[in-house]
Amino acid sequence: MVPARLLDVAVERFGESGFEGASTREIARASGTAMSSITYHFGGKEGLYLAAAEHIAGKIAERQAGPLAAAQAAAEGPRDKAVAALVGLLDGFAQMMLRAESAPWARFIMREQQTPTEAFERLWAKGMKPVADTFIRLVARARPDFGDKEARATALLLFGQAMILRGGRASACKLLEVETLDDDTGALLRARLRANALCILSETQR
Amino acid sequence: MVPARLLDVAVERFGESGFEGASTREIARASGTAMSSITYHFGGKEGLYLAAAEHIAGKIAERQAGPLAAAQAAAEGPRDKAVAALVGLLDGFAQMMLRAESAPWARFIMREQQTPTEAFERLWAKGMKPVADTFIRLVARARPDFGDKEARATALLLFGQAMILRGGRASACKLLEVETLDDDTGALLRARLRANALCILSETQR
DNA sequence: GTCTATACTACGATAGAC
DNA sequence: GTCTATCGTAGTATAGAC
Repeated sequence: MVPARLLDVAVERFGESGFEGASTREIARASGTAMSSITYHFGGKEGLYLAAAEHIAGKIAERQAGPLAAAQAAAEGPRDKAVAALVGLLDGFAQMMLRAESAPWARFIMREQQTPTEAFERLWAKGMKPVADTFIRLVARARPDFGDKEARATALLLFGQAMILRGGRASACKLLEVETLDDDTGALLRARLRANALCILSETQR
Repeated sequence: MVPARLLDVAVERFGESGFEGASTREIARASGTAMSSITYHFGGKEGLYLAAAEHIAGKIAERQAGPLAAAQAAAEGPRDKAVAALVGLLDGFAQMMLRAESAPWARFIMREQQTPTEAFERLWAKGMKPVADTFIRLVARARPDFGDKEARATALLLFGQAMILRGGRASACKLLEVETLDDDTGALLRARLRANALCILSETQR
C-alpha cells in the first residue's frame, strides 16, 4: 500500500520548490515513511512527480464532476441558460482559486504551465480538458456569432480572470491593498468577475 | 565590475528551476565566471536572487516608462480617451506576454507570486506598482460609477486576461489547439482581449 | 577583483536485512 | 513491503593564491 500522505506531501513540496528544488528525503520524512519507499512505489523521484500530477488531476476531476454535468446540459438549452451556467461555473472556479486549500496543487500546476513536462499532459487530459471543453461549448452557445477560435480565445480569457486570483495572488493583494484575500474581498472580486463575464458573453451582436 | 551576463543567467536559471532548484555552480559556469564571484559581488545565493529580482524590476520600469507617461496623461482627460489609453496599455502588456523574450523573467515573477519573498517586494515596488497605479487610475476614470475597491478589482481582472497568455501558456496552447502561440493566434487573442476590455470599461451605467 | 582548491552538507539511488 | 546503511555526485561557502 502506498502511504496515504506521500502523494499529498509530494504535491505540496513539488509545488513549493519545484521538481529540482524538492527533495525526496524531505518528502519521505514529512510523510512519515522511508525514502526508499518512493523508489519502491514510484521507481524514483520522477515517478513520484508524475504520480503527484495524476493525484491532482484525479482530485480535480472528482470535484468538478457534478457541476460539469449540470453545465453541460445547459449547453444544449437556450442561450441565456448557457450564459448563466457559464457564469456559475466560472464563479465556482474563482471560489476554488480563492480558497486556501487550492494553493498546494495550484502551485504545482502553475509551475507546469511555465515549463510543461509529461506531468502537464496528464494534468490536462484527466483534470483540465473536461472542464475546458465544457467551457468552450458554453461560450459557443452564448455567443453564436463567434467562430470556433474566437470562442476558445474567449474561454481562455475568462479563465484568466479567475486564475489570477491564485496565480497572481501576491499582486492581487498589493493591488487591492489587503494582507490576504479575505471573504469580503473575495466576494467583491467574484461579483466583478461575474459582471465582466456577463458583459462579455451577452454583448449585443453587431 | 559585475559580469554583465551573470544577472541575466541568474534570472533565467532561477525562473526555470526556482531558488532551491537552481545552482550557483551552473549560473557561474553559464556566465563564464567563477562561482566565488557570486559570493564576492552578492554575498551568496540569496543575494544573487534578490539582485536578479531588482534586475527584472529595472528592465520593466525602463520599458514601461514611455507608455506609462502617455497613459497617465489620458487619466486626466475625457472618459473615452481614458478607455482608449487603458485598452492600449493592456494590449501592449498582452503583446509583451506573447513575446518569447518575456518567458525568463515572467517565470521568475510567477514563482514569486506563489510564495512571495523579499524579492517580490522589490519587484512590486520598482517594476509593477507604477504600472498598477496607472492602471487603476485609468479604470477609475473609465468607470466613474465604480468605488475604489471595484476599480482595483476590475484592474486586476483585466490584468488576469493578459497574464494568462504567459502564466497559463501550456493551457492556452491546449485550449486553442495549437503547438505554440504564433503571430496569428496572438493577434486573435489580443483582438478578443481588447473587445473584452472595451466591453467591461464602456458598459452602460445602470 | 578574479580565480583555484577544498571543506562540509545534502542530494538520489541502491543494496540488503527483516 | 518497509526499513537502515552506504555509495557517488552535486550543492554552497570559504580560504587563499595571484
